Amino acid sequence: MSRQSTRIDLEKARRIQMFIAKKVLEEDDFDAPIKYVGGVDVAFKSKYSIGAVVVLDFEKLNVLERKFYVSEVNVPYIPTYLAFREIRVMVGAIRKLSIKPEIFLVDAHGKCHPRRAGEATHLGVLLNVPTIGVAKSYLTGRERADGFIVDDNEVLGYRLKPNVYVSIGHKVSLQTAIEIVKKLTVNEIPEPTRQAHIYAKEVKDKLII
DNA sequence: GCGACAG
DNA sequence: ATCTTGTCGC
Repeated sequence: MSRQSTRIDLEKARRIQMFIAKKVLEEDDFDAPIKYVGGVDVAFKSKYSIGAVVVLDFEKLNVLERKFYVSEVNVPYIPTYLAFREIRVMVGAIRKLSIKPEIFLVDAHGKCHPRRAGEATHLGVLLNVPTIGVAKSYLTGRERADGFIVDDNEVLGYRLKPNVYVSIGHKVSLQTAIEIVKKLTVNEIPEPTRQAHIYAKEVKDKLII
């Protein structure tokens, strides 16, 4: 017997996200000054997902280490439940790192999520590491004239550029997260996630399936 | 019921 | 995200 997708229990997944959201620490809790920063992304090829993580020197922005982890995926993409499809390979790749970054930038929203538990937050709470969500498009909330994304009188994130949405993941304040992302930006997309994306595609293209 | 919807 | 050819521009 075969199945293309294992449908997840959305009710259960929603409860997990609500639990994750309660665990989030919205204050800076990492060693400063930051020396190493991680970037995380995921690519797909046929029925496999490739988690990729890179570690950059926070000041020089050069890549110091790169790791990947491949796994079969059966979970479909369902808006607001992205983490249940991608987080496994993200964790797999991060566990292979020898350098431990003070903080990670994740290619997805964090708190800027209907239940305040986007993938960046999910990953941070799960691994108990500081994370920042860096998404490339809109998911939820209303954009104020000053660029902040709000919902129910709560600030969820900030639109730094047309295609760069910043929100906290875990163990960092939004203000600090924005400062960090700005400092890591030389191109349109901040270096950590940009490099992670490049590496994910590199691995994907070399992958023989 | 309708529209919106990260990667 | 992935599938894809040619095409525009620095």
